[in-house]
Amino acid sequence: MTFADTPLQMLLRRLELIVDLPEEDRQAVLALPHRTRTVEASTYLTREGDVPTVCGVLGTGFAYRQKLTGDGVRQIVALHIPGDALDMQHLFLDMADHSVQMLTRGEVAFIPRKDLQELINARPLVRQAVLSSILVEGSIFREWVLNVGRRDARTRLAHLLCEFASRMEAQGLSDGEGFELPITQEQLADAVGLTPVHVNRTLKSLEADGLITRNKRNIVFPSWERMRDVGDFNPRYLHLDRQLSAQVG
Amino acid sequence: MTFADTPLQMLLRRLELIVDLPEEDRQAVLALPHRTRTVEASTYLTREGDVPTVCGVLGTGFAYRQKLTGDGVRQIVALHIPGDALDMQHLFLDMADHSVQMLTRGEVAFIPRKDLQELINARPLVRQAVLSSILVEGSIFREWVLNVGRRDARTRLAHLLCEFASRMEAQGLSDGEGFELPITQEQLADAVGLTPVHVNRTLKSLEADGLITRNKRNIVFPSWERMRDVGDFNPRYLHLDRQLSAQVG
DNA sequence: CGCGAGATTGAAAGCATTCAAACTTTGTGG
DNA sequence: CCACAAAGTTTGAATGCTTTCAATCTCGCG
Repeated sequence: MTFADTPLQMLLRRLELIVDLPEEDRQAVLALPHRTRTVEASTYLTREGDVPTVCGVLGTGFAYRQKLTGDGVRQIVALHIPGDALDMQHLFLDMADHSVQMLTRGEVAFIPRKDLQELINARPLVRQAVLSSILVEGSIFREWVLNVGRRDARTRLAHLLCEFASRMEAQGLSDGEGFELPITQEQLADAVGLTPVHVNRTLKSLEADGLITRNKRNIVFPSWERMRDVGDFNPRYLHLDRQLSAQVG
Repeated sequence: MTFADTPLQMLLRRLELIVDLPEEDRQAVLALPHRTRTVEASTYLTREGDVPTVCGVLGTGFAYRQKLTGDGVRQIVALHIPGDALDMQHLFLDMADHSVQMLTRGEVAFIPRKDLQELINARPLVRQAVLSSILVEGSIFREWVLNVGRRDARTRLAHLLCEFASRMEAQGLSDGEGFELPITQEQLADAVGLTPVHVNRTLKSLEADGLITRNKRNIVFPSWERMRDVGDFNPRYLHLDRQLSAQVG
């Protein structure tokens, strides 16, 4: 289905979830200079301290962003799915404040930052779409602060799973029959601010309660409603509904 | 000193920390339609679920953003100081995903969102400055995820204090002799994801170790270096250095 | 078949929370 | 200007969620 699309097509699809673009803008997005590469799992796309020159767009596969404390403890601060722009924050900031790394093998299109800047300068609707997606990402960060700061382990994990499922579905990457979470329990632990051991126990507990079914890295929610409740999940912060009024001001 | 400035002047000062603006752009920022109000402590500027029509800019006083879990537990996700724009995320998102509330009494300029949109559409340099400040805010959120997710109580609190002090200083609101943190310990707890009781104990411990001096809500760091170390604080994520290369692409 | 990464489990320890109560400061009205 | 109420701070003791440490198990792969 979607896997035949190029990264730029995936990006375009994402932008059009936000704003309807006229044909001319669509073409301009697809015409962005770029080179596409297949990168292996755990490849670094950006390292903290780098001076960014390109913005990556994920066509297939998964990636994450991470930060480290001074003594090397890791916190994953974002998970990325196909269609996500990986470096919008580097559009106008001159030093990477965190690292971006591939979770799985995948295809990434690298767009020179200058070309992306020019595109959003030249095309107001594309700009609005890109800006909106940056703002949505900010909203997701805020929810993560809440998740990590104020929810217990079970709720926290369930919330992360709900968010992942919702985003996959919104991007058309889920058949509604569950999804694959291609992540180790250790990485999952780093994403929710827990230890791998406790993530393991919590996952088993969710499974024992019939809230999730696991098969390898594949997760199924027998009842989305129950998961939503257990995970205290309200998708509002994902802003998945179209931003209609924004288009008229 | 700075307290004679209007909110728009404070905003302009902030933007010019990021990008040098030509006189024309400066005038355009100052000419933004707005109304300025003095609002009392704990006044809501935005409530989660609101449809935003204005963007607030803090001229004096302090504010914060908060989210609630389903059972009403609060997490403060951002602290705002004079000069901060409070609602940039509402520029293109049509429903508030969190609340914004005054921490102290203060002056706020409310700018119709439409006028702000027009300004950034019309003026590339202002746009770059606003966009950069949005991206910096995103960077701060990531650091908060790390802070709340991976640092113990003492480090976490010290980190928050360091961040606050740094931002105040960058905006020219600190004399280098310490600063006022006009926040209750309960609010502080909600900002770092701890309980008020534990915040109290941790603060006392920092004080006992000579890392901070407290007098009412006034905080002094006897040694900035020691605080920086204890708080695992590296200001890189604040992107306080000028974004020079961004200006040339 | 054996290695190695990742998952799982058990037991002990610890950091932070919870519950309660006392104390201090601030603001207000008499 | 003092008294009182309300808000905020401080302290103690018990509890508990999560971590830590260690060991075992499982599965994909060379």
